[in-house]
Amino acid sequence: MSDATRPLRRIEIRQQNETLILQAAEKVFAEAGFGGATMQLIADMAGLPKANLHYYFPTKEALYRQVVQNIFEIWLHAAGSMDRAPGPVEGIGAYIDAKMEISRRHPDGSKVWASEVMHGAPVIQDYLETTLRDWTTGRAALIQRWIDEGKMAKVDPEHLLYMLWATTQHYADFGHQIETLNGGKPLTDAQWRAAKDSGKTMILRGIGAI
Amino acid sequence: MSDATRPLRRIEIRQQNETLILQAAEKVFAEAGFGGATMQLIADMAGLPKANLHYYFPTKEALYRQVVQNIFEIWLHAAGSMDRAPGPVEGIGAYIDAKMEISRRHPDGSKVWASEVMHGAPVIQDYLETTLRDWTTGRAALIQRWIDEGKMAKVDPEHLLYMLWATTQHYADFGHQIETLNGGKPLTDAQWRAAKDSGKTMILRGIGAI
DNA sequence: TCTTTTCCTGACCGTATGGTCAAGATGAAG
DNA sequence: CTTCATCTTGACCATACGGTCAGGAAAAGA
Repeated sequence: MSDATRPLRRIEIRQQNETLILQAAEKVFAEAGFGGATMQLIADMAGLPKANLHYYFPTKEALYRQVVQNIFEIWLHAAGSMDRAPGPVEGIGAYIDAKMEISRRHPDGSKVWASEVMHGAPVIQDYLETTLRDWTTGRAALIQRWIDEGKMAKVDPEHLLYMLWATTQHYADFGHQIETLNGGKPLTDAQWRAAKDSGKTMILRGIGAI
Repeated sequence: MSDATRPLRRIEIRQQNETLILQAAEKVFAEAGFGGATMQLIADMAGLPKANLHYYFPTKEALYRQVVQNIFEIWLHAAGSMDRAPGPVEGIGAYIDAKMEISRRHPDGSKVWASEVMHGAPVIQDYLETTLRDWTTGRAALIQRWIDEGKMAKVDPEHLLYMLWATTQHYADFGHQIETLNGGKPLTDAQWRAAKDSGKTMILRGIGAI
């Protein structure tokens, strides 16, 4: 008997359906916002009856919360690229690369995150105040160290971080605008490379690291 | 008889109520998104009965459309600061100043705009394809001229524009995140000045203009 | 095989929402 | 003062939404 026809085991069923629902939810929340998204739409996109969604996720908010948390995980993972770097050229360069890759691979996630923050972070305020704040403080200190070591110009570390976030996430959050200005076509591989290189060059030169 | 007690004239009534409604709508749309906003909430915030909103704006979408168009007007107005500048230092510097000022004075408008674009610009797609595209093409040409004249380094003009938009609008759209990282307090005058200066310095140095 | 636990889902419910309407209030015009 | 156009608003309506539930299907365990 092949794997395709073998009846699914309990754990597999659960995992498969949860993944299916979370993927559909991320897309719908990104396209319509929390208020505009409907459980019915998510259910249709996941190919499951609506009642089944409520079996795995008790409420719309619980589902949304899980989506946002997953995005934050990805975000945090990329954040590690800045460490273990001898200086700003490697560290910030790698961070820009990682964040641009996220913007390209997970544009929906980025939009959900942006939407959540824009609306006052009703769901992940505690993350902002703990994990994100700690991360920011740590990296600001790292940047300050690089400045003290003469590896880059004297800039305000926090505003540099904001610029990094803004510039990289813009390609996901405002992807539709960029696509429209690009003649209605998505950026090609070469254009993504150009975006990445442009950003890296301008920022690294802007902080006096090259 | 004082102005305060004088009965309002027709045109005044209309103008006053429309303004009241639009201001309330901008705030509610920014806080809750189009889908999450309710006419009742906007009405309460404007201090008018809900039915009165439908007298001035036939549908929720018509009201939303007007809000978005008003923002676009402000946006376009600031866009003029880049012209009539002899070079990138003055032109781009003034543009950053103008856009940062918008982020500070009209954060709600910026959020509504961001939300609209993030959701695929269902309402203002035509603006993107006409006015915005023309503006972008024109300014990209201007930047290219500055490059050709040796006034700045050779960078991709479009990606530079994206960086300008991203960096400046970030302070409005992600204002809540920034405020949280700032100890829960809004940026002070001095901090706004520092943000502006940091951004200008990094970008102008990044494009080799200083 | 028999029992137990987990999974599935059509039908249903209360509520909130966008929008309507008709009747009254108020300012403009003659 | 009278007439007309504009403005105001409580009450109402149809719909759509998040969420519930009971009863059946299917897998796990003994």
